[in-house]
Amino acid sequence: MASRNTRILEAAARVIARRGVRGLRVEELAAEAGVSTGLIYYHFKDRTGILRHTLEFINDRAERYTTVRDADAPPLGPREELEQILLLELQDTAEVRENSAAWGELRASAVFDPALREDLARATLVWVQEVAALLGRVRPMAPAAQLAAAAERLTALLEGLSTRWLSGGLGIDHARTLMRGGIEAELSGLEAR
Amino acid sequence: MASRNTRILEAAARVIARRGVRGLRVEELAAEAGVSTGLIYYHFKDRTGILRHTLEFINDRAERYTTVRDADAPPLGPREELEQILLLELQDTAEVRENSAAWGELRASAVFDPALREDLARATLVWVQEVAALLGRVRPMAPAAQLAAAAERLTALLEGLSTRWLSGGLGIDHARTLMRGGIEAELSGLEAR
DNA sequence: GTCTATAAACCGATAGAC
DNA sequence: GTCTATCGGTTTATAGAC
Repeated sequence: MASRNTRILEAAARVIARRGVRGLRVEELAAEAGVSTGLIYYHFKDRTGILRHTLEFINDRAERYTTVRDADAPPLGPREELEQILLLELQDTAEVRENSAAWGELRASAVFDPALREDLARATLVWVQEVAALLGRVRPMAPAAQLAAAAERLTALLEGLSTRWLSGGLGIDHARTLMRGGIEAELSGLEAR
Repeated sequence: MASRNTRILEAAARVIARRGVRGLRVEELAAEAGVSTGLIYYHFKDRTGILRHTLEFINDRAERYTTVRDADAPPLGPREELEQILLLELQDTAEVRENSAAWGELRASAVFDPALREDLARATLVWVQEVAALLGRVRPMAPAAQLAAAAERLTALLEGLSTRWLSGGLGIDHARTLMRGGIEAELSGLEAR
């Protein structure tokens, strides 16, 4: 779709990852995208519109890099798929870092900006349900309510670890180890006895 | 100490909880405190000074409400103490909400402001060690490294849940239920078999 | 659709009276 | 110590040409 539009959104993700939602200046975004401020307002109406569309954009992008896999790779078991999907957000590559930083910022900004909450809630719901479904494949006997709760915790844990990683309080390897341990603990809690 | 000063800091905590660090406007703070902007600059030099003193103020306050307990209350078992300390940050009272919001803001701001990281890392370390010690009293046979990891996860989970709660994605009761379940899952993972 | 130019609002900070 | 009044820089947002 509108490739100029996409160019601005990619630039917005970079600027947010660098300066935060709080630090995003429309003029800096314009420079980063190589367009004028006027064009940005033409496309996105106002500052909040920029933010909302960027949230949607990084969300789509995360879905993409979450699902892309080698065609000839061995099929993953549910446990491996679960680990992979949760660990994908904890990688020290430019794109993942951008997505994680932008996502964390949008989440933190939503605390003070109700306009962002609806989109955020919708995206979170999809994400939680996806994880709950995978958990259900690893623990088929577990009741749905417990699966949902474990999924909410694991995604919340991921956000917490991600923020600590990005704020320099946690090395990426340690963060990944902790995430794996969290999965194990939740599966342990869901175990039939 | 200067009671007028404290009055401004209390007002600042309220404004930050409502608008965030980035959304704090000196004029709004002045109105909230019932003083003039000039007086605020007289006391705190500049906007950064306001922020620094407010964060210090909030931190002291959090320590207080974390440790104060009834003198004649029945002594808590380690498990109860663990739950209590982790659930204290998930309460819908003005003071806790203010503190949690400010803490989340501080954490989120540190992603883009290295100057904040040192204080944050120190405070986090104390917090994690406290939780690890409590976990050790519930599971005396668990190795120290596993206790430390579980403590890091539980505190990260708390931050994740807290942010979701404050951003409207999670009711406070549900957040508390999830936190309790997280404690249970971690204890389950630490169980001797 | 895109740009340039600029209006309008906002906000941090200071001066000076009391 | 405290207030009123205001300046000057910054930033969002719009008008109008192309």
